[in-house]
Amino acid sequence: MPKITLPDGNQLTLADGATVYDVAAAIGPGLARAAIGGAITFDGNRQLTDLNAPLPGDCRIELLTAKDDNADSLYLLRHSTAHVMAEAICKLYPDTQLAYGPPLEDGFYYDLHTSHAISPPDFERIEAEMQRIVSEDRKFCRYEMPRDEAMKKLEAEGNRFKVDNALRAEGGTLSFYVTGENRGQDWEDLCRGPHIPSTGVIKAFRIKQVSGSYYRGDVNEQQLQRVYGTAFFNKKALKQYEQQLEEAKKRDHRLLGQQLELFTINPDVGSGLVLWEPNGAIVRTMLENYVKMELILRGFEPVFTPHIGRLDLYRTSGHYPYYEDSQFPALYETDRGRALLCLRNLIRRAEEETGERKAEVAQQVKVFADAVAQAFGDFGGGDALDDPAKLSPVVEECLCHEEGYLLKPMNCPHHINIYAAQHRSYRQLPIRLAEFGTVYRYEQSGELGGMVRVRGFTQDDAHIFCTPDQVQAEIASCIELTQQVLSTLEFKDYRARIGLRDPESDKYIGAAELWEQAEQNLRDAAAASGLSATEEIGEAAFYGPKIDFVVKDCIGREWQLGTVQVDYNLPERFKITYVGRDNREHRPVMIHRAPLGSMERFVGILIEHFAGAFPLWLAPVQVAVATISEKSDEYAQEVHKSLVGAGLRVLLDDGSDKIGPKKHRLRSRKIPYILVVGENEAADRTVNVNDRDGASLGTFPLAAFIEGCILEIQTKGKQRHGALQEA
RNA sequence: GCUUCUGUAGCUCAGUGGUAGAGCGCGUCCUUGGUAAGGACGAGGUCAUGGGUUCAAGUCCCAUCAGAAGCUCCA
Repeated sequence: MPKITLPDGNQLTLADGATVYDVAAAIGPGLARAAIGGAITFDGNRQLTDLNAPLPGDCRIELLTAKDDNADSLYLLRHSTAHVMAEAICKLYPDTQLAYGPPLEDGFYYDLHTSHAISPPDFERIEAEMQRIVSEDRKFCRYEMPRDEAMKKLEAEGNRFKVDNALRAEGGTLSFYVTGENRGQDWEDLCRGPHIPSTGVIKAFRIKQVSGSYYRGDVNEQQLQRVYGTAFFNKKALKQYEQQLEEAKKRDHRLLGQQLELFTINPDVGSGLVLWEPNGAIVRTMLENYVKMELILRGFEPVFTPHIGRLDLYRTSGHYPYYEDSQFPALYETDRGRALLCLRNLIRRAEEETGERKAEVAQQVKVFADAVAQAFGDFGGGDALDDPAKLSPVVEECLCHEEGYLLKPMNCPHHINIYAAQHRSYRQLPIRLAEFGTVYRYEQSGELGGMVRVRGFTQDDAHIFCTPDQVQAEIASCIELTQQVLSTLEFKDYRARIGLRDPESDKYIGAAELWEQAEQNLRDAAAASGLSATEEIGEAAFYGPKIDFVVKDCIGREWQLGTVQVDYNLPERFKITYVGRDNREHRPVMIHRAPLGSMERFVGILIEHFAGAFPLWLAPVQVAVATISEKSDEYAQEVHKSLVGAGLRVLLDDGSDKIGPKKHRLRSRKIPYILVVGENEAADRTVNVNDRDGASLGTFPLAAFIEGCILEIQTKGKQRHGALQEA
């Protein structure tokens, strides 16, 4: 006789074999009709279950009903809708093989393989088929099978994805869900559940998009089609969701960047290379000035370094070997170096090719290698010339000795050399070197996007060189700075992530003990700062763990902005030292940090954050003066001159439009204050102040308005002139 | 890089194999005005680029470049 505890603390005792439904029925017939599933907490584990799932014993139960504001209910609904969509697609495209279809935060997807390339015009057909299944109001029926029997069944069906899924599933039995009561006839899917009671519960759904995805996230695996959709318990909620998406898109920094003339990207210059227009440049300059001031207050020293560096520098740091493919190609100094690089690339192609092509390219390698040896001197190819696989290490080895330059992908090696330029004593530490350093990375073409993922960007970078004792305090100070900057810019909705190394992976350099030390440094500093952060394996940099500050863009994608990274490895690689109190040489610890991350990404996110309506201190144009008619031109020019004289960024609109359209246009440029100036204002030496939302803030003496602006700018919006405050 | 989609005036977008379109913006002139759009006229195009099919291509096919969504990657 299971004893049930409800969320309100009330308890029920039901007969053995009772289900979640029986709990609902025991409470009332209304709830019994409305319930679609349950969340059972048993043995300390909370689990969502089907409505007809038997109770495991004494437990706590939350009943789930068809409500669009309950994440668990939506989870069930969307998981089930994924099944309905899968059935529809299987019917329309009979060679479909399903792989994996989970619910998401705002919908669901199903990964599948079919010979038909599903594209948006197909959505309507699929949705119509789904609607048919929903109208039939078929029950979701679960059945279980012993593992052996189930595996045989799946293997007979010939879907390797489902066989894979089953192999990874735990437990002695596997469960299937039939969409309908006629097992063997109605459509079914291997699934651990749970589901809603029947398809009729789905009141609103939409297929959103389709795209490619690699099976199990592996680039070398088969590429599947991923169909995204969403579902709700009523049509209104779906409509509201779609309207929200539309609204969010209006905040997109690519759209606003163009409308507000903040930045542009032109393929003639290069994709992923941002051209800052004057308006964007003002926002960036103001941000940089602000951060520079904060850095000086915290004991950072500005430095400058060039945009390129010797290849050897990046061989030492490890960046060149690790990230060669995502860097702009190295600038080898000699023809021999360039030739060897071509040869190396040709060898790689030969290794990738298959079949007849492979032999063909191997022959080209041989001819080319011969030519290189004759033209630029023997490189030791010898009898390896016939076999690309044997030639490969020889050429790689030769290339390692060829010198050249690299567009810098990171600032740290340059800063390390500034540190190393002097003999350092422990008395000088910490040394904090800061630079708005521009770096170049050849990001994959499919990754590029607006300002947030680009190939050339400027980091608000700094490197702290300190003793092991100082590490924690320095990290804490970096966290504090990042939080301070985010708070000044009114970011409240961000999360922190501690990125740890993945012990399984071989991409990380250095000794495990140093990694553990560094990871512990970060945890301790985060704890001391009161920063709540999630730990994520595999998110570390190759040289050290880090804390990243992550925010979402207008369509919910997460982007890393600020970062704090602890690094015991690069000091080791560059063999930098300081003399300790004991008069011996010691290895300093490095902290890499950037509170904004990159100016490009940060400003991109900032545009979306403010929807282009920047606070006064950042706004490209802070005040617009608009005349009623030519009669007040002279006074308007006086006003303009006074504002400019007070250091404000001002635009004078004395065009021939009427004040209505004039104001409309200035508002659409998101200028914080629009001053309307006519004959009345000229007579009183006042300005009529309007904000960019269209509200009239009243008429003020010019001097009072200027004073208010200056206060607002100096305090970065924390304080405003009393009269302007009301808005 | 991969899958799918997209590329027409400064911007947003129509365009059925048969002479290149609209709205907004821009320019000139008229209108001298009070808070979301006064009027007239005008300028703007190698239909992303390069091939192909066709009597004929913005439209169909291929390639390249660029953009979008997702996957993968992100020092």
